[in-house]
Amino acid sequence: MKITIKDIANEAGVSIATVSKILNKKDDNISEKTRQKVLAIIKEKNYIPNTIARSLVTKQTKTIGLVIPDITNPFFPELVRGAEDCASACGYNIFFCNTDDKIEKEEKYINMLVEKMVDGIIFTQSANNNEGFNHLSQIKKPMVLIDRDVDIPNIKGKVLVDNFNGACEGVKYLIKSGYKKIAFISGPFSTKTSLDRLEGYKKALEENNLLFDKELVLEGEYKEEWGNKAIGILIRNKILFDAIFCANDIIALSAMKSLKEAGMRIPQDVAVLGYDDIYMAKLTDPALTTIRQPNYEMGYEAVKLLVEILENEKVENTLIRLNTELVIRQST
Amino acid sequence: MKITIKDIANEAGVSIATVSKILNKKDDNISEKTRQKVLAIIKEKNYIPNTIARSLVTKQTKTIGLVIPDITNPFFPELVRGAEDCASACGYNIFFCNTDDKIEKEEKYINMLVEKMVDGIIFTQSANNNEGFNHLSQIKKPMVLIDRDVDIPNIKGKVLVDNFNGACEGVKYLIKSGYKKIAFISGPFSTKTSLDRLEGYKKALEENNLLFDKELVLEGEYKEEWGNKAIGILIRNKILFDAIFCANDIIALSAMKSLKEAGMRIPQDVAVLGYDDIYMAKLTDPALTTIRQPNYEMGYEAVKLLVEILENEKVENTLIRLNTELVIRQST
DNA sequence: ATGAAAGCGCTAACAA
DNA sequence: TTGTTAGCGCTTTCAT
Repeated sequence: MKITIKDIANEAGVSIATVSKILNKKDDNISEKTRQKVLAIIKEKNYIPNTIARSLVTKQTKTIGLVIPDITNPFFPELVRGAEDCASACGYNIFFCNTDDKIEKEEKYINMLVEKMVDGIIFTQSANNNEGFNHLSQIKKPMVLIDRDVDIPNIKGKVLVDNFNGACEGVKYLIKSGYKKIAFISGPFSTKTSLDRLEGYKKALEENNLLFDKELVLEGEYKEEWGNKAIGILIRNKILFDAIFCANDIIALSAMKSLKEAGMRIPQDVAVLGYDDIYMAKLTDPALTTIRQPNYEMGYEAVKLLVEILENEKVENTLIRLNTELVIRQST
Repeated sequence: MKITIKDIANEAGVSIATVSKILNKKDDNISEKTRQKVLAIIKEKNYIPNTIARSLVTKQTKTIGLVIPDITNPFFPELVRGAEDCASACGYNIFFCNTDDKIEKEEKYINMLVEKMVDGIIFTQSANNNEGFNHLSQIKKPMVLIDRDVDIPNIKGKVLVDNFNGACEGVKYLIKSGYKKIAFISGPFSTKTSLDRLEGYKKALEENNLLFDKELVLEGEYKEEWGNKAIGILIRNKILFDAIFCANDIIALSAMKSLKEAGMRIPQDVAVLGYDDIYMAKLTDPALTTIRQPNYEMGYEAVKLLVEILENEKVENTLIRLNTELVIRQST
């Protein structure tokens, strides 16, 4: 049988109110003697307070929902880890949800989260849908957006990455290393992320007086297969290039594979620059030069921000923009 | 202001009991007319029941704790994804925890989970500690163990992988392909997992009348660096080998890197066999032959089993052993 | 310094 | 067929 605050009170010969006060450190005017006695009994009986009951009255669950597309995508584990670490440090627990970029799933999970009375939600918007936010707009829970920038009405904060400068810096490095015909194997232009990187790419060319050639820009998906396909297109269309800048590391890896299969040497014949710096980037052959996204920090900062919003109203509508870092390895 | 069951009852001109019954589909003897009316109002008011309040009385939260070492380790995302998918399908939510193989963290999280009143816990035991289960033994929540086999008193079920046969099959394949001096770059022998694989390795040798040479077995950690180190040891000690069987894919990748740096060609000079089949295995160069662990299924089956235990007492003490699958690629 | 009591939103036995 | 009521375990106000 589960032991409750009442059992403790009985055992100690005090009221449950007293026990509750001690439990919540609102024990300014509780005699040290009873405090010690109660504490001792709590320990002895191995009493664990029932958070559910507490939540019912305090209206907060110390729980936050984390909604991402897919933990299986190497981009997310670090982010999730960062979020979890911060949550744990702040005394929060995390409900974890994968939406697969599907609106129905988003909707279902958001509902579940609201039912479970989470205090707030961390949300990574699906890549696809820039329309149907109706379901999201209705939610009154504080939300902070992460990684992908979209305009949803009731957002309380955003944690984004400076994709423009990240891409720009990376491409500049490529140029400085002597590469001139740099292909950009991009993600979908329906995302701000891809658009920003494209701008960064253009800026780098411009600053170095290189002409922007739209043949060198290929729009695709943030998926492994796209790297392979893109190289196919480039080669088939006999487009000349001496370097490729990939929208993420998975694409870069699969592109590297295709490049090798086509008999090109990396980085002698063509340089490869990735984006993200996933775990595997350092283990590839050659090790991948890439623009590191601070994924762990992103997750961490997002819940930090959310907790701040939750615990002291003021900080609403904050935008945190994190910087990338160029990690130079052997593929360039 | 949050809208409650009372508001619905008022609006509909019925009692809260009636609304509750309809909500819980215990509406056998509620007239279709009131049912419709109430349902309509629920919809109109966009009423979302408060699960917290419900849990307080029903004593179940429809919530499961998932405790793993580290989501950042490529082994876990698929497992977590499987767990989450099944949970979601069964109407459960998942609290997600990373312990970093640290006992204190395990303890802290388990406590948090109990406080949050999870219905059950899915647990991957830390690699290191075969001692201090005191904290775990005290927990009365149903627990199912996953991946790593240890004997903890109050476990209600286990989902494991058949490491013996997995390793055996893999090594046999290596032998059949003509490799004779197969090094085993193992994980720590403090884990049953590693021990089982070692036995499988031995069995395969034996069945093919090859002598077991303990110089070819190196015990280390399930960490990337170990692959690199192990190759170093092998080479430094001038131990001859024409194939390596690695305890997991990360080790295999880092070993492949070292091998190449030492000027050996894969698979001509030395074959590399991994274990796990992580996402990246197919993207390496050459693509890695590996023994696929059914990680997704493992996670999925674990929560399925837990839910069964939770919802109909009978199935206690079940052991589910999943099979591996040899995935042949270009590294052998 | 301590306790009585109301109430959080809901379910479930029992009454009507 | 529907409603009344007693909790679930806790916090918090207000007395004492």
